Amino acid sequence: MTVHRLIPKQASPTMPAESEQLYSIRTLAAELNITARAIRFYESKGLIKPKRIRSQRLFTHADRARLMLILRGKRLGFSLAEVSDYLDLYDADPGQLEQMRLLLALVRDRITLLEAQRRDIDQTLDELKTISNDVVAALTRMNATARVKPDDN
Amino acid sequence: MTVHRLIPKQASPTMPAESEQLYSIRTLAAELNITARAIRFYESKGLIKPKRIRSQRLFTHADRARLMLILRGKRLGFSLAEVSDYLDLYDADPGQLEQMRLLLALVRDRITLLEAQRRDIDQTLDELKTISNDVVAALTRMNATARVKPDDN
DNA sequence: TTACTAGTTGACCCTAACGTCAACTTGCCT
DNA sequence: AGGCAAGTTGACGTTAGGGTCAACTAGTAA
Repeated sequence: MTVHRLIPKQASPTMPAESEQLYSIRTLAAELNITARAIRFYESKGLIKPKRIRSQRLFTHADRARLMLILRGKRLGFSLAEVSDYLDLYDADPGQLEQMRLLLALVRDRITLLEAQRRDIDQTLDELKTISNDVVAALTRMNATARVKPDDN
Repeated sequence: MTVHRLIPKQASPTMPAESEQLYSIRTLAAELNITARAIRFYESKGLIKPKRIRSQRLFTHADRARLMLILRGKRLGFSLAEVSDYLDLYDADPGQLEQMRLLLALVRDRITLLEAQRRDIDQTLDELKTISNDVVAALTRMNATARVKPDDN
């Protein structure tokens, strides 16, 4: 159906230019380096809710941004369920007082967790750089025929 | 069999005190907050190779340290296979030149990867702290009966 | 009209990382 | 001798996160 033909790419005069860009599933998948299947899977899990036009998904900027958050969450080792909770933090309804308190607690938990993870990373980086330095030292000590560059770690 | 009875806890006069501490599988599991099953699983995957005494596993300091590396790797979102590669970096034989070059490349890749992950985390932390601040602001604005502490993020 | 290209929903398949028995051995305690 | 606690292997189950068809629909191009 080639969605981008049905939907004009240029801005309509009545809408702000920002909300114009719509993506087909393949396009978006390609842009984000994932498969269409993955996107459908995330939708089936309720992580995104793209618009439909006659059964076909249409992705907006917001959907794209949300997907990027999902992918970052995954890169950080979170499960989709955790990412889902995380996304809820973003669009929590600021209506109820109790809900806000809960939200705050969740956000703070998550912050604590990520800070711990950051420490893990820093520690690992230190170790790896030590190894790297040792290896470089060993290599130069071998003063082999081909040279290694002992520049950056 | 209660291993810690078979093996005396106090230092033998012939051995350095460092290598004395031996752990049974349950003990170690409890200490590391994982299950014995997990440890056996890691062994089955070749990530650790504890000594055996009549079919029973005995874990040394080194095994324990290795396990901690495994767990940290997992916390950082690496698969066991990746962690396995990672562990190889630690005890790579510094004999062959080509092996060393390879090792160096691997280490550098891993460093690049972790630095990217660190940036992901920092960005996420920024966002979460923004949310946190917004929520705190909203809560104080509501000047509810119960007070929230807008101290740390 | 025919053919092609994108898209859709199921259904089933697959790997990783363990959990959960089950059946069996072994040392320790009484 | 009997029983418990802790260990072992092996088999099977489970959940997450998709991959891989299969069968079908709907525009579009020739």
